[in-house]
Amino acid sequence: MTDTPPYLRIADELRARILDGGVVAGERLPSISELAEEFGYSGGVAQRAYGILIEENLVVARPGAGYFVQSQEAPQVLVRHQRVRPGQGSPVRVMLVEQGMDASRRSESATARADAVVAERLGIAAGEPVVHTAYVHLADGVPVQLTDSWEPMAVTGNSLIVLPEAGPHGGIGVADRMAVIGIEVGLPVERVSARQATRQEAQRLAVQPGAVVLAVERTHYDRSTGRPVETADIVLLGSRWIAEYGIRPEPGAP
Amino acid sequence: MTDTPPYLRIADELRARILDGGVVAGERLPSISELAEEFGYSGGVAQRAYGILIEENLVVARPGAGYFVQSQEAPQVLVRHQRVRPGQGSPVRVMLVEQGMDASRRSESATARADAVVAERLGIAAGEPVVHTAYVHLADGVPVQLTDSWEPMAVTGNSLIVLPEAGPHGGIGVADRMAVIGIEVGLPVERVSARQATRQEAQRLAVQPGAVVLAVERTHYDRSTGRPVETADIVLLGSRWIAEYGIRPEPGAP
DNA sequence: TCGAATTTGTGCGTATGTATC
DNA sequence: GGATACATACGCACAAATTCG
Repeated sequence: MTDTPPYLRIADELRARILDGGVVAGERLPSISELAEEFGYSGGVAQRAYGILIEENLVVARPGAGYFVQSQEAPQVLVRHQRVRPGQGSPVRVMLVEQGMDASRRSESATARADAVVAERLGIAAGEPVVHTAYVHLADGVPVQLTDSWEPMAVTGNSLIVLPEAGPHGGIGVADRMAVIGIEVGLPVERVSARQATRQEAQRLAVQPGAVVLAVERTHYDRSTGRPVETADIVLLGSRWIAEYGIRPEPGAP
Repeated sequence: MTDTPPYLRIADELRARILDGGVVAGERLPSISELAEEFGYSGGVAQRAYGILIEENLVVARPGAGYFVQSQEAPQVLVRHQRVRPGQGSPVRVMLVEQGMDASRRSESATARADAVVAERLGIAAGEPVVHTAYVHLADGVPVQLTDSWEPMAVTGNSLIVLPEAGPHGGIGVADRMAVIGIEVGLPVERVSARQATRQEAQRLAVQPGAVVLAVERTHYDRSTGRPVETADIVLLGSRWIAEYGIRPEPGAP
């Protein structure tokens, strides 16, 4: 009955050593051949055991060097439904600055024609011109979030804010930029899903393909007309981020 | 250069057959031994190819029967920040009923002592008594959502609503039940993360371990005191559900 | 600078167990 | 109950990366 296979027993053994603090973060773990000899199985068994711990984010492998205990940083909470005060920028930025980290981003804008999916989300016809901006948000130089944003040129085309990151009003966030051209946007509608990173996303985030990500589909609406004015795909590493929605009531609040 | 390994070539071949519509949803695909013979490799190769297509949700395996083309249902949007009208029940239930599906659930309640995590979320001391309820939500008999809910007995202990699913006020949802004892709760705070299903969760959801899930940590607060009155862990299958937050402004709204 | 030893990564095969028809 | 089909575990061979003398 209770014949747990060797590779699971080895994984359990190693997990216990790590969680009990027997081995510290960054420390090297036994090599495949050492484990194989210690337990009396072939290398494949030990390797599969390590595979489990890697999936659990407890261990990181460095080819040619060995297996090492992964430093366990608790996932950070990203408050998404807080009204952003003017000039603060995006939720990630707010959070990173709070944590005393260096927040920066790379971006690239280009005009394009809306594909079927984006057109549907923006309430326009497929093929209509949009401005597409691709962001990589960095924390202390490490990529932590991907954002792909689309804005219909029918909304921003004749204004100074056509390009999100350029001009006198560059880089101040969707709400503030829209305010410049007299459009008031409310809190965005966000659709959150969980999936595995695509090959491209994994590369841009510098993680292994197949890593679990939180994918957020965000849309800002013009508050008075109800028309969509911006939509974005946001990709966050699942093991590092938690998205928070809703506001905890204050004791004395109405 | 372009020596893609056999198991990938076979997967590509099968994927093409499926996406081109050569095989219809529900139809049976070649068995492992058939593929092995057709391509001239051992069974393991064909099996690994199928493993890829299963991860992509294109194929489903039925032991003893064969591999079948999975019907592609688009993930459903679960609106979570809509104020639930009294008597409607949980967001999943609302959604399933809208879709004309049969919504049911199994539940099991028990008193327990709060562990450190739950205590932290409920703002009580670890070890204090709570009522723990484990739900499995079913759509047409298929499990679609797991919910583990905890309520401090300090809040509900002396009332008729101690057990969420029993008594005169059983099964009507957190907000309505709390209203019975004079507690008004606002919209819950929800923390959303993406990860892989644990072994237990995979079993309860009847999916393969390692499936990607959306994990929601929900907490209801007493609106007047700000005190947590209920917290829950909600697990949804990532490939089937999208959680929506925020409300799209109406054209004529203030 | 180079090369040998060590270490991880990948692909594939085989034996055995279990579910279905 | 036998045949067929999928699931799991393990082992081996070779490639790629790293380390170190």
